[in-house]
Amino acid sequence: MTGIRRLAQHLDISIGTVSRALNGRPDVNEETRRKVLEAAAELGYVPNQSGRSLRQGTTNIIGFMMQTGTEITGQGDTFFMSVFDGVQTVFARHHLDLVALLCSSEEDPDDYLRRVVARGFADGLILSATQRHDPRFEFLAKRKIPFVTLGRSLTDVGQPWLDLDFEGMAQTSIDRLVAKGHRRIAVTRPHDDINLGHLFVDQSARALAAHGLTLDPDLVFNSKPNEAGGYHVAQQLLAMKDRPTAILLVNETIAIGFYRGMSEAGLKPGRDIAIIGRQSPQSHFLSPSLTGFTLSRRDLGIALAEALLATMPAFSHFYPDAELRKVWPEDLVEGESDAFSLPA
Amino acid sequence: MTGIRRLAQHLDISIGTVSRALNGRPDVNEETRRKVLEAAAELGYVPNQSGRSLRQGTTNIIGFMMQTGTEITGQGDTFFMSVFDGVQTVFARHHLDLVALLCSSEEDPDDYLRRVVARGFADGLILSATQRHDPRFEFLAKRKIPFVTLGRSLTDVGQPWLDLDFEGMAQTSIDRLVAKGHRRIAVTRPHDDINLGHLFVDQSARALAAHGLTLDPDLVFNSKPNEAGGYHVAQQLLAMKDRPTAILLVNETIAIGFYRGMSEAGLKPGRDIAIIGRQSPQSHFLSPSLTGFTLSRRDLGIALAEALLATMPAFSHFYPDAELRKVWPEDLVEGESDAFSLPA
DNA sequence: TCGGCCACCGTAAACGTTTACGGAACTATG
DNA sequence: CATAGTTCCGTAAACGTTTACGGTGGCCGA
Repeated sequence: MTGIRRLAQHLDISIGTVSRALNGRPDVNEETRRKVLEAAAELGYVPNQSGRSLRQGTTNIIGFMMQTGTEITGQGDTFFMSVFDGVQTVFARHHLDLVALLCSSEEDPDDYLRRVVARGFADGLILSATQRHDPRFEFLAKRKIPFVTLGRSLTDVGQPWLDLDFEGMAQTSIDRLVAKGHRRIAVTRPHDDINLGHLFVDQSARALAAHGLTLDPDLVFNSKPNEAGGYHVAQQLLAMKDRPTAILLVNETIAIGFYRGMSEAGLKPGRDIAIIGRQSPQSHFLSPSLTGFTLSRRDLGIALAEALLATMPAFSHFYPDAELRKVWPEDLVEGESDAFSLPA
Repeated sequence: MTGIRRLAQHLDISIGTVSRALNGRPDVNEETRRKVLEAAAELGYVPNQSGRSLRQGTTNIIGFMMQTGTEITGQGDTFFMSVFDGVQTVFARHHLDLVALLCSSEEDPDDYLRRVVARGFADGLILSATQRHDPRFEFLAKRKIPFVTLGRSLTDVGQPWLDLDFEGMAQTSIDRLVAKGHRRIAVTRPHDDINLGHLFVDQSARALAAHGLTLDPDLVFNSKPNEAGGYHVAQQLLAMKDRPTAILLVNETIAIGFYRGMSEAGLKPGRDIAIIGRQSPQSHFLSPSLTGFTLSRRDLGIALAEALLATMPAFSHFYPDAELRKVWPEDLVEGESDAFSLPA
């Protein structure tokens, strides 16, 4: 005798009543409910998830899909860990288990997702590293699996998304640098088809245009989002005969490599080249200090979780006015890396 | 009509036979098996995991438990991601799904594990951030849940473990520094009860003793395993009146903060203080280059997976001679951070 | 011809839940 | 008192698998 049946026998009650009592159904006497909960605690009863899943076709699991290769996510910093932390706190309130689905760099993300879905693994999904055109969106929409994405995409199936304000960052950065007299400004973008690269570069071009300037195609650098990528960009950039006077770094970690590349060439950020990047725990240990954008990763995670739950029928009533689509604001922390101005 | 029943009806065969055919049982005609597999592929049939789990009490999931707080795991680098990658490749061969269980920094790891186990979440577990005395071991052993740990512990319930060679690193480092004339050598250790700290510090003391030296308790620094921790250690160390001439850094990321702390004080690694640490993708961008230990994280992950499977009855025959307990060797990469020698 | 063995397959019972349905006891209403 | 309504509870059928068990037919040897 196991599980709920044992509990029922111990109480001399039917298993149906026990189940109703545990699940908070209204049609059970409060006195019996108390007894059931008490006995459950005493016997250490915990419902079998397989049985429950089988019956109601739901797993109580939410998956957060990330890529393990540093190539894509730039996990040289703790960005995703912090976001995950925020997501977790929300789901914990609803007894939903959050797991990280780490797609190996060797495996195709689409295939990986297909496997996960086929297994009926999760009730909902959080996707990151969204591409400009992302087949995963349509796949999930077709299967009617609730999901939310960290990052926009041209593919739009009506799902909620949250995203960093790459366009705002580009705009602010360009305005700031132009005001200091810079004319030749370089930008970086991820080496693959991650959507944020397009947003960032396109807006940079528009912002420059508003000042009567153009974005030189030679000054758009594809960079892997890690230290090595930044180092490589520095090498390319410093070898140019008509070197730019400023650069925007779209990712947290590449600044570290870029600094290294400059110092090896005897150059100093904020004196020889102006740099605007993104803050991270690591970047605090750069010298000269990095001028860069920052945001609360944990709050972002919380908002992600709420947006997802808002689209799941069983939970939507908890979050009637969750923000389903939001560009997350960023603050600029002024450092020394873009300190100098150019003579007029 | 859904699932296996639909498949059976489509083939005009009983569901029992279909199940046997799919699961590779011997008592089914090869011709019918072929037909079944064919039809399954055609109809896109994939077995329902809940049904299967309910019946055989197994989930086909392996959980890799990590802590999300940078406090413990020092996730400023990609160490765990790389290990995870290695683990994943092994499990994929057996159609086991690997998920990362990220315990929030707010939650007690023991409680978290209890929840995971109570839910019957996984068939096996991989534990990291093992403590000197780790209650999780006994808990899992009592429940007879197969697990393997990345890291030793004084708590020993017979489970397999793999670990980095902290004692070897301490020994090698001390010998190397003493040979260069250093007498006052500092060491770092995690700020909490992670076991590796004890292994590292104790062996450092023994190695020093072999040279007729003693480890000054004032030179043992507790450090959070991240950049800020390293920075803090530097501040403390540099403020001492009888400053050490060398230091061992047990973690990958703290070197970055330590370098920063030194440079702010106008000091240079490898000239004013000798440093031996651990290599990571980030540390390649330190200047002067870091002398440190390195290992193949991916291979470590592979070995972890094999050790776990070797203890699971259903898979053990695949890995008859897996290494169940192993101290993983590390290579020393010579850099400039411990370049100088002291006058005799 | 008959008994025994083997290869293959169908039947049905489990696994642990949830929940639709109906019934019993009680209360309120006329 | 009869009736309707309410509150609570028990019964049993699902959910989709796996697998023990038994049965059927064919083959072989005596």
